[in-house]
Amino acid sequence: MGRDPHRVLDVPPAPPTLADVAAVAGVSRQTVSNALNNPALLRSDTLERVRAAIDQLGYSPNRAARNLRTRASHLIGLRLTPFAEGTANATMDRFVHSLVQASRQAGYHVLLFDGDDPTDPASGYDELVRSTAVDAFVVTDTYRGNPQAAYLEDASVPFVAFGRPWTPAALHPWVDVDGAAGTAAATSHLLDRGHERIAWIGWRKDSPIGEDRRAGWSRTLHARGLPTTGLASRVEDLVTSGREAAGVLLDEAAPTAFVCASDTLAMGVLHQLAERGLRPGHDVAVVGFDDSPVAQVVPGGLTSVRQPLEEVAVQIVQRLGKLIGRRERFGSGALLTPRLVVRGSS
Amino acid sequence: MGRDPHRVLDVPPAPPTLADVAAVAGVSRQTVSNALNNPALLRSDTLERVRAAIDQLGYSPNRAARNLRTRASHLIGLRLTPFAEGTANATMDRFVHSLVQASRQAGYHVLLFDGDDPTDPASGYDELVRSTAVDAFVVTDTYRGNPQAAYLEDASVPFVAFGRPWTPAALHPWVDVDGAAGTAAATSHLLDRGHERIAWIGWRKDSPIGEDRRAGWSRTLHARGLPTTGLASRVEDLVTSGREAAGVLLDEAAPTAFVCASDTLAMGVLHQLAERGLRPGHDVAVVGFDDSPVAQVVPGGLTSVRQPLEEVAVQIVQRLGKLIGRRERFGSGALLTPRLVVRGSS
DNA sequence: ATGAAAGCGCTAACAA
DNA sequence: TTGTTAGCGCTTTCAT
Repeated sequence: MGRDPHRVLDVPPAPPTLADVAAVAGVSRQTVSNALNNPALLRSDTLERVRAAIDQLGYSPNRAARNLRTRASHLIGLRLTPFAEGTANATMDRFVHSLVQASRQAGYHVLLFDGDDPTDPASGYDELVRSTAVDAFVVTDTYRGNPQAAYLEDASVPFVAFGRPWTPAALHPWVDVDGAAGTAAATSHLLDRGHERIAWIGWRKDSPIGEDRRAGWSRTLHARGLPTTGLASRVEDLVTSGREAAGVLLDEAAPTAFVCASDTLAMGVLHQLAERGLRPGHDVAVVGFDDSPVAQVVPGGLTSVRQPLEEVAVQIVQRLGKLIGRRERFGSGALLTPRLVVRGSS
Repeated sequence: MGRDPHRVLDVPPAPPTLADVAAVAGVSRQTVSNALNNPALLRSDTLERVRAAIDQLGYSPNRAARNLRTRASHLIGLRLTPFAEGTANATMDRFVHSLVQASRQAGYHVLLFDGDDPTDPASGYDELVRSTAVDAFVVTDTYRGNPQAAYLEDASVPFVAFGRPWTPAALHPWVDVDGAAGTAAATSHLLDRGHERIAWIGWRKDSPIGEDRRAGWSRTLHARGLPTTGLASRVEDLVTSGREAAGVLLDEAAPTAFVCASDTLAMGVLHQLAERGLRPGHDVAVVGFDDSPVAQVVPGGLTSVRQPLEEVAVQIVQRLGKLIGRRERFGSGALLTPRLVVRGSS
């Protein structure tokens, strides 16, 4: 099996410590520490010797000890939002991937958690903060006017929001995607294709994200002197809601195209079209939002607005670095522009 | 703003320590420690006093210190597999959610990482092991005959695999889903619907998972004395591959139904049917695997085999607990049964 | 440029 | 039942 014979006793070998390395290199523990954290301080031949010893022993500094001493964990906390079945469900997965990657490059790992009590903003965060388990958080659902951000700001816990602040008074750093620019691009694209009656299916008014995305649609139509009245619908983010809304709009306003606040709603429109024997992209155009796997693999393809989540993650980690390193209390915002991915539905 | 006036100087308050609690409760530090870890040792009134002090100060034990002392991190490492665009992409996201939840209930958090070098099995794992950053790993892609598991077993690092061992000699604990049972259920379902020529679209022969799933299909057909010859295809896990395979099979073998190794391939079949004006569920039946969001929201709905990922996570965490707590080197396996979710495509 | 001493906050072992 | 002592492995003074 190629198993190291020294391990046959099932006693997991204690990993080498700084002292072990020091002994091998013939220097003091402190010099090894400096070789790791302040290599400039060492004479080059000493540094060389220490590095050889480190390689030879396969030494990595013990995290717990380093964390205790430096009061930092090099961990970034991310609370998972509940998994929603029956939706296109796109953003979180891609974002998590992007964040893990961006974090690694900055020397951080991502600690995932969830709240046992979703109604309590502090749930989950609380214990991690008090036990100094993470250096900072990424908060992803600020758009709900959510109390997490308020709680964290109040507790002086470093965090960066994915999403614009819910109130002008909030001063934390944030990164967000310009939803209005996305739906504006979608609407322009449809106008270019010759559509003039373009409907909107979005979320209820209490969703700032929904209102942002809707604004791009209405703004673009108004700029061309085209009507929006009677062409908009606000519903829950469910396939059936999108389906029903599309049905009502088709009956009452005869749109030739739909722009939707999510791929989930857009799939609802596709359902409605299928029921009526209308062909997406030929009889009626449809654009979704998020470029979910669903949009990518549905027959014909669903045109969709794709958020630059990789870039979002990079910018978030940048801000995290400033917050943690220089102990800055406040930070800047960044609004990134999404991109329209055109497929068969338009 | 409701901000605590004591914090206006921007000096984040140092969290209370064991000593602080001890002082407030009028006991020694050790007694506080016992109140936390061995409450049975304390007289009930002392315990009461200590708990009151803990609540009053909002104390949580410092993780780094506890980790250093106990040589445990209460962290479970999970390496993210690269995000595959253009596929149904279902399992990982749901599994991560389930694992986070199951872990929390066992007092663990999930640390996410990715390898900077995907070709190196140790990449990412290596440093986490040596720095004792995690107590154990969950390895998710053992089916590739993957070297991670071999590396970890060789290094005596505790881990549980989601997936059966790649070799009989492997003795690590594992949890897996009985893919053959899933495709057998799918095939039986199609037989019940009156289909007799049922085709298979799966992965290349070097994928044990693919072969497992394929076995359920062929076994079920053979049991009914029905043919499989010329009805099977092995391709890449891509929508276009599924589409092409379905085209060839329809032309050459005239199946009335398809069972697929993934929702991605099943979507490919739906593409092919759409191109030919065939209606899924009426003219030709299709069953996918994974019950991805795509299967749930595609117009008409895609019948699919759903893995019990919540249960997988629970069982994995159970085994993790044994491994970590009692330092057992080896563990048991568990094979869970998936469930067929019937939708419009069949 | 290198080394010695101290201590981060906690818990295991032992003493009282 | 409670308190005392020691030390986990590291980095931050400070001295050399």
